[in-house]
Amino acid sequence: MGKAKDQPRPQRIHQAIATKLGTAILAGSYLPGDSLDGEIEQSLAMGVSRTPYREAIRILVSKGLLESRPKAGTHVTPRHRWNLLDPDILAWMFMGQPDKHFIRDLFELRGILEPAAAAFAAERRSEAHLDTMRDGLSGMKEHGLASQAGQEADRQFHRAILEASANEALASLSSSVGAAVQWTTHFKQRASKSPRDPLPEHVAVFTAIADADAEAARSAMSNLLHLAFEDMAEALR
Amino acid sequence: MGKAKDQPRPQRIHQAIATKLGTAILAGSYLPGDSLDGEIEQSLAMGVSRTPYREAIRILVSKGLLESRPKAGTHVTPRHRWNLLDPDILAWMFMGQPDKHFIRDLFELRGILEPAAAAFAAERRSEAHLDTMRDGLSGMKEHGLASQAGQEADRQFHRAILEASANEALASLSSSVGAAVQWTTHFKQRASKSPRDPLPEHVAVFTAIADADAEAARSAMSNLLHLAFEDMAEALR
DNA sequence: GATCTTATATTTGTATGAGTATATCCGGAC
DNA sequence: GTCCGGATATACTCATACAAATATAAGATC
Repeated sequence: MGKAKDQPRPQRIHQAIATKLGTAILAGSYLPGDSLDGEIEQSLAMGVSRTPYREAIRILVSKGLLESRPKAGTHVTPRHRWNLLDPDILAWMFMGQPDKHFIRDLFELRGILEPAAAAFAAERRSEAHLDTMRDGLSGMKEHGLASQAGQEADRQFHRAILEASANEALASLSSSVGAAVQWTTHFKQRASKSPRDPLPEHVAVFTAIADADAEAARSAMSNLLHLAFEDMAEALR
Repeated sequence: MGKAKDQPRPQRIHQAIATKLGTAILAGSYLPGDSLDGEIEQSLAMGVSRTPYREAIRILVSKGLLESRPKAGTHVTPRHRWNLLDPDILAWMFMGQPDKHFIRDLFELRGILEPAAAAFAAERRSEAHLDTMRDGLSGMKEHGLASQAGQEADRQFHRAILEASANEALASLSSSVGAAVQWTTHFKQRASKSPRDPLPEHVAVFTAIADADAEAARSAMSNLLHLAFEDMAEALR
């Protein structure tokens, strides 16, 4: 058990095309209102049959990126209809050059959600949640934030807090928050060779939650985010 | 212009099936881990071809409800992987008997998001946003919250605030918040014949935003939500 | 001349059947 | 008991044909 079996499952065609088109749209290669040409041409151009191409289109439609009607064709929808917090969409965004404004927005959202989540977590967390947080912290300490493993541990810590808030609506935002966390460390690493160690703030949050002190947890998390934002700020402007 | 042409576009088969299966899953007719039987049987049983059935499955997979692999079949995923804030999923939930716990969670999320959004809106709103809010308020006053039109006006008011926060990540949660608003009034109407008029609180929020007073907007919104929660509370337990 | 109605052409949507690829399952070898 | 390998069920892809719907343009009506 615990064997990290990362067999890279062969990507299905429909998934591959959805990813390809999704990243292109989010990168701005297609603008809202633009029209993709017909299924037959597109699928032929990509060397696949219409079946998986159409399935890819359905995926993008279901995430609000496209709309398609007979005779009218398939068009990119206005940006305000995109499900920007959908996990796939965030992942696709992360593949390209992310939009600075949106990262700021996402970070602002973190600033709203996570302190509140930490407060709830302090009141509602179980022992299992605390264990997961501990695992995350030790992972961060062991691997450091320069490594993949360390960043994953960081996300695990934040995810555990959202789950410990015992609120499904909050918890389902964990992947969105995770994406924000990822970008944060990304920019932080890029901005400085020897970035400040963020472990102390994280430990402070954990301690407050373990002590079941809601207000302490809230302000500790606010502090963590404030520091993280400062680390990231210069890269963002 | 302004002609409300609501030609009810004929529902496509794939969309109909996605809705059917989606509502069934959210209603608990299929439990996590359950396996749908094969494409051929299912599509035959529904009297449609495999093409739209498969497209429906793709939609549900893209929202995290299902996963499918050759030989293994198509299974309902564990609930924590569902994109619960996806607009379609919320709509599907609303079609059945909503889960009381989740409504509480959603309302709690509103309590976190909307005061913060109101504060941002007070600092960043444009004249156009204020106009939209005014429209919403007058719509609520004119039609009352018992009518469809009045409830739509209510949602419009709250949506305008999220949009005025000038934060795309927040704005993309407007449909989720809208669903919570909808449920709120739903339960409130059900609980009492002559429910309290919520207009004063709404006006107070609007005034604070129009005055560009962020802290006043935040507390006015908190107050609004507190009152709304009280109205709804008994129906929820 | 403007507006409603009617064709028509284009594009997506659905049907069907064959064939491929992949993961699970099971049996056998070590 | 563990590991390897083939049989098998299942989703996945392909190809083609047909149906439905709708934007556009042509025509009829006022």
